[in-house]
Amino acid sequence: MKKYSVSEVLRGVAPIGAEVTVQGWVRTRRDSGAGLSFIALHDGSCFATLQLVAAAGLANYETDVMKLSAGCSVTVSGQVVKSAGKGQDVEVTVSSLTVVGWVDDPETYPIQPKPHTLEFLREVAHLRPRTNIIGATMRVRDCLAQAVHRFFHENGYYWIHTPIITASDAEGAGDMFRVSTLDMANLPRTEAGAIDWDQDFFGREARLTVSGQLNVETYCLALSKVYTFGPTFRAENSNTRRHLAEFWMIEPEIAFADLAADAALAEAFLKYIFKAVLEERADDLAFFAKFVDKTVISRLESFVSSEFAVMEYTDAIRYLKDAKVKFEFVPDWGCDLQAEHERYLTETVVGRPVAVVNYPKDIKAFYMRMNDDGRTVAAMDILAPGIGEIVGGSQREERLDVLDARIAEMGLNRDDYWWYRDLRRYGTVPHAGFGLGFERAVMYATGADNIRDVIPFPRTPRNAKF
RNA sequence: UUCGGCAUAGCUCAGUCGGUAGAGCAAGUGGCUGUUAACCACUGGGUCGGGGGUUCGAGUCCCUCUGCCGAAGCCA
Repeated sequence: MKKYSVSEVLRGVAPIGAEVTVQGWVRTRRDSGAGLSFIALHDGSCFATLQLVAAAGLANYETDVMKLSAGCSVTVSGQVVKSAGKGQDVEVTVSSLTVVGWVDDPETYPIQPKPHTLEFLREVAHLRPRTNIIGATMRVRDCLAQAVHRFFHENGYYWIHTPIITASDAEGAGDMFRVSTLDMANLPRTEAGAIDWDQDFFGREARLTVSGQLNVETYCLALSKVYTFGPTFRAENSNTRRHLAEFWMIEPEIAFADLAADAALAEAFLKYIFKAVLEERADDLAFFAKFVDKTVISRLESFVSSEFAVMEYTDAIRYLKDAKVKFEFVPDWGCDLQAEHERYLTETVVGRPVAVVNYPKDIKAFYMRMNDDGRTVAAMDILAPGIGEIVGGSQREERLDVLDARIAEMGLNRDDYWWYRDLRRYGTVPHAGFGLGFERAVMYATGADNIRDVIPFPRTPRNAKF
């Protein structure tokens, strides 16, 4: 008997009357009257469960079927039939049921057929994928990840695997995790008493990357259209619902391009991946809309159908100063936009996603391209209703003399950037790119309000248990 | 890291004025002729996060530690 997924049976891939085998985990069992049990089976292939109808005539009805509890794994063969009950179109009349794995001590099985708090589910991260909400989230996460690669592939971009381990001091953004094979209880010392990194694995200090951007720029200046999509690490002791110590980042980089091209790319990209979720994961989105965030579907539909606005930072500050509402932080030219400012701009001023461009140079990174006014750089943040900043990007400084001046101005060590500077010495071109925290996108698409619930195994300060 | 909140049954929670522990769900047993996170009845289930203190007596008050959550900072 051919095996089908729950999704295939429900979608009619196995037609009415077909004999099928399905395998999965029991979510609930209901017994009705003398001699009929209804089993809700899930296998992760879609949101819905498949109803199995087991009659008392089965040889192992009393010994097995009547003992099934949530979480038991089973292999079931039977016939696909039109359901005699309400609530589902098709179901499977069981001809044989084999218990593959029992749940010992059902009372302590953490995943009960009832709502759990997300905080509790984080404590059982190894079992939470069996819940509706985590299963749905991870299907959406996969859908987004596949769409990311599909978008770039269809548009001629190459996926560059930038390194996880880096010996570069130049990445800048935040505290880094150290990578070392030295014996920490007995560190080798130089004559001067410092730790002798020359004896470490790489012969120098090494850390986990906080961004693939600088590395991917090198491939951009050869393959023209490239992107990275991989894990990044921040050792910041930040404990918020929006931060992880290990998260995935998407960073495209385009050659012969300016900030406008960068913004256009971000718009096409974001619309593409969210459209994919709307088209491919309607079942999971319906669940989120019902139980997590009522606006999630309309928000995504509005996002993919609206034309993004573009707004100068200087104008944004003026809008904020003229705003009738009172902000906790007073907006002022030269200050970074606070979350409350970003929400106001995108939700109240323009009412759709907006790219805010050309920020003061003093609040942005050294590699961002200096504008002709000498006081702003070609940076952009894309703000979206309901979330605020979703993408940050910039045109990169391609002029060696200007780059060197910026490095000096910010007190950085020019020698640390020798290979980055080489890109400006040998065939430099204008180029631009942006970064998107992948989990932020998953949060936006699912309505989740804690980032720990959109990654399989969250890594946060004092938490790496699983 | 700073500020605030929380910690009681497998889960979600109640517990009044300090007087010796409760409910719903889950689990177990039985019932019900097609159920929809079924329904009905009964049963079992607790070192009240750890440590210390006040008190005749602490789930309850105080101190401390740990963990979790939220906001801020930082950022993606």
